[in-house]
Amino acid sequence: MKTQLKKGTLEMCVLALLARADSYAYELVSRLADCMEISEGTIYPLMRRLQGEGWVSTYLVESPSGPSRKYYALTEAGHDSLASMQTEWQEFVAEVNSVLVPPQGSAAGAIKRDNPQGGNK
Amino acid sequence: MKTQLKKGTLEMCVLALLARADSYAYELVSRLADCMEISEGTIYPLMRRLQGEGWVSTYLVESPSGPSRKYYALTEAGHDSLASMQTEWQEFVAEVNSVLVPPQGSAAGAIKRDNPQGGNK
DNA sequence: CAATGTACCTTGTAATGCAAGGTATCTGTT
DNA sequence: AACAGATACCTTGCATTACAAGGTACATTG
Repeated sequence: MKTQLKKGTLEMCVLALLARADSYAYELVSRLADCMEISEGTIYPLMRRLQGEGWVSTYLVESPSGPSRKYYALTEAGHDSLASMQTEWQEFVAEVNSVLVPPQGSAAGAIKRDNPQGGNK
Repeated sequence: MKTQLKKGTLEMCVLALLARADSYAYELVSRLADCMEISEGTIYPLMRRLQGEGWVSTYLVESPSGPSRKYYALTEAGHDSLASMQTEWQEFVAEVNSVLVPPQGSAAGAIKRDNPQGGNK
């Protein structure tokens, strides 16, 4: 189920990380691994999408020990989109939470079970 | 983007609504419309999935003015799954929020922008 | 009868995760 | 030199789950 939860959030998370510091894709994978995971098969098409939207720009930097690194930087439009996405996310979370049942402890006497007629199919 | 955010949450939201009161599918659509939307094309395959998992049971009730209604009730396993999903959801929300940048007002001086080398591709 | 509302349902499509496969560049070892 | 390992990039096929659109069936009303 976690995979489905992630859908719709990873673009925003990547933009948020880039708002803190420019990164190359491979590094983003490890930076995100601290709290949630994104696979390499996901990050590259995702970065291509973000670039296609004009939310990130890129530049190449020689690596100290390996192939060059393609860094991504947030554009002004990227900042705007991130802010917009975060607002949408917070609203979405509030919506979902308004549907959920309170935790077990406090729900014992508060939940009203109702059914139009007893019995099963 | 909202559509993608919903993925992974609708099953849980439906289970949560059923925890409050049994419902038929068409009614669930309108009950959920209060805070988020789920289309009819979604609800029926979703209910079939929940039933396949043994999380809901069904029974038929004559409608006062129309075709019969197929009510869904949460099973014990459904209750357990709902609790488990809600825990996962809360953890997921915390994970995402830990990645996001604070709101604009307080972030003005706290965000440290870092890039390994200036310039664009 | 037709129109409308209710209730059920399926199907094709779009989008976005993941796993697995691949290429290229550097460093170290044999 | 060749090879192995790490780094960094990338693509492709697949699975999953939303949505829109299409459809059927039942009751009521005009």
